[in-house]
Amino acid sequence: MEKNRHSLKYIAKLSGVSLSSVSRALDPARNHMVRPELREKIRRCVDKVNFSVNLSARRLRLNKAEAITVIVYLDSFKHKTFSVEFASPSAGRDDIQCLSAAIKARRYDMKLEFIAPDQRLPYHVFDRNRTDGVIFVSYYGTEYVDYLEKNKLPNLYMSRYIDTKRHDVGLVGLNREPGYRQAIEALLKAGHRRFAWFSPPFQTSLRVNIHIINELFREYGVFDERLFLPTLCNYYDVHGILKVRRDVDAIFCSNDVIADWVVRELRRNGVRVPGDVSVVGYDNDPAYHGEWTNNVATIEAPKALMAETAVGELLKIVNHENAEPHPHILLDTIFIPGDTTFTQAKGG
Amino acid sequence: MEKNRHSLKYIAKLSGVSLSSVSRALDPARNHMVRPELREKIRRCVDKVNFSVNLSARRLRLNKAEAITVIVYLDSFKHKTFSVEFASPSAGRDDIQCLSAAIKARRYDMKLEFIAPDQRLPYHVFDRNRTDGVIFVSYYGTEYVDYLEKNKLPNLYMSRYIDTKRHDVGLVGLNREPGYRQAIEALLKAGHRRFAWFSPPFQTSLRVNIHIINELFREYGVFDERLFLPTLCNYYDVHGILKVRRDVDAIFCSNDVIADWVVRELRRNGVRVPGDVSVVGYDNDPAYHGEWTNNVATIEAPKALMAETAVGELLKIVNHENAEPHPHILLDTIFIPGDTTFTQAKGG
DNA sequence: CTGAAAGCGCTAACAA
DNA sequence: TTGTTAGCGCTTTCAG
Repeated sequence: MEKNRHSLKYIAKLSGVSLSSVSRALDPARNHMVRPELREKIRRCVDKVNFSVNLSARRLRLNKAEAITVIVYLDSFKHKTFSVEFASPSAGRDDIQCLSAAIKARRYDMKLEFIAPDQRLPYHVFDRNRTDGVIFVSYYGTEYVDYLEKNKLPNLYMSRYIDTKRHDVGLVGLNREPGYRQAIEALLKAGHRRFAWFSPPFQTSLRVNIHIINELFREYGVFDERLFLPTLCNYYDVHGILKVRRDVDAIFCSNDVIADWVVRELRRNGVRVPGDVSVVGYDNDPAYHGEWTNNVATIEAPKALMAETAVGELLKIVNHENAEPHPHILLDTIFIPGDTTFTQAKGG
Repeated sequence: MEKNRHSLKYIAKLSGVSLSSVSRALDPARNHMVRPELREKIRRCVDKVNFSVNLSARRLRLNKAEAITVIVYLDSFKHKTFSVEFASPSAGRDDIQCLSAAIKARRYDMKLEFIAPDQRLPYHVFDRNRTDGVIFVSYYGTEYVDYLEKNKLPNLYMSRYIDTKRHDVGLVGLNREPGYRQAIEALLKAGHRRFAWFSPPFQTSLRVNIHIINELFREYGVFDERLFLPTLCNYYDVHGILKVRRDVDAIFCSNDVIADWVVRELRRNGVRVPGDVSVVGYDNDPAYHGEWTNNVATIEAPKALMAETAVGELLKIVNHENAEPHPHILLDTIFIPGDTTFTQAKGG
């Protein structure tokens, strides 16, 4: 008797109703079928014994895994042209964390798979009774897609850096332009005229940002070839550039890490930030915001929203609520003013 | 018919044996009960249709979740005395990845829970039918332990930084001394005599290393108060110290990030590494080893082994194979020579 | 060593 | 709106 505390049957007995009423009362999708008073009574019994449904039984019955597989690509940070001091300290955990939260909110499990550049996943990972769908994170390869499509396993790519033009796969990506546009307009309004761009040399992930900034700078008439510098390989390059250049009043950096270095270097050289120069980063990296940080202004990539969107879209496909098996969704970036610009938030 | 491809029943029919023989043949723990030829026949059918057992059904039947909950503490990197440039680029993902691999190897699921400093987890996370045990990662609090013990949910702390003296909880930790000892002996053998220690100021996680190094330096007669510097707050401190000090021939750093900075600063100042000075880090951080890196010598914390040990010990408790509900296991660190010392590997 | 059958806890179809 | 019941796929007796 006591061993069966944790079952619908036990709760049913406890509250004097039938097993199925309890089942209905506990499922948000079906609890409207139960009279409110009854629901309340059941709820009390459930709380009393701290009951929660047996997911294995539920999933067996529903023939659903209620699990989403998240495949994380193990980028090794080891690029000739990208020193580790420019790598975000939150990189790699942020996405996992946001996806974990989004998946949990849907009452699904997250199955995490890490995959190294040269490694192949075993196919049982994609077994229909182990997972309902797959989200690829910061991964650009398509070697699994054919298999997934053949087995009708819903899948989606989610990345802040993926090429937004690709339509061969489902995609939740980022439209970087709005945030940059807001930032440029805000800085112009604040009187800035000499705009610089700092980033490491071309990389897949950066090409898009560089391209966008290039076009926007030209559109707003602030492009200056001498100040457009996608050449920073490491800290010493930042140091060198800032020692030399004085003819700048607004610096855009390709991420918050670089922006923070720039701010610190400028201040050490007696340049006031934002008094003399404004600095804007990219990513809204938690490590550079809040107490004991420089609170750099930044362009936010809405990571939590991206994760929620990716999970939502995937589950739409899973539950056949979606006509479009390959959604193509781009979320807008937003300019987040910080303590390194004089500008005001422009809403959004 | 075709819809039931993926069941023991189907495989049984396919291979002309009974359902239970298939069940036995597929479970490594029970397949000795099946005649080898039969096993082989079954295996072929299984492979042909890419069958894998329905875990929900298995788990329902076994009344086990076959899941381990991993609770990751969200340390925010935001300490007055610890700049982000000293944070490991792999931090936070390494442990998750190793645990994921170790758990997967046991055919369990990993349930990941992130927990912020001020946040409390809902108790259904610890429900017996959702998880078989809990591993706390880099977490020192004990607010859940009472609840877990009361509900007889096996749990364990795993951390490279946890106080190895605490016996109030199960623990898989690190015995840092062996690696340091190996390193010191190797450097002494190579003729070094003036040993320095570089680290950020006292933090819980560093106190132990500082203490150990202090004692070992004294034991080996290489302690010099002027070279013992647990005062590095950021890159500029490294820069400043190295500009001034010339009377050093071996530098121990509290992690690989700092070691890498030290190596780069020394070389920029014309000091040869390891020619004039040897540098040793700590953590065997993948970001600082291999191609395009400085390949710093380091003290390895055996992360994969720690994860495997933690999972193994936890499952021993889960499966009642263990008399000791609170294991206390410390794994040895190992000195890994790199390109920043002249020493030889000492095996292990 | 192999097979038949019970039953884990749940949801949904059906009956009331 | 509520209750009864079949059966999801599996493991484990128990019988042969």
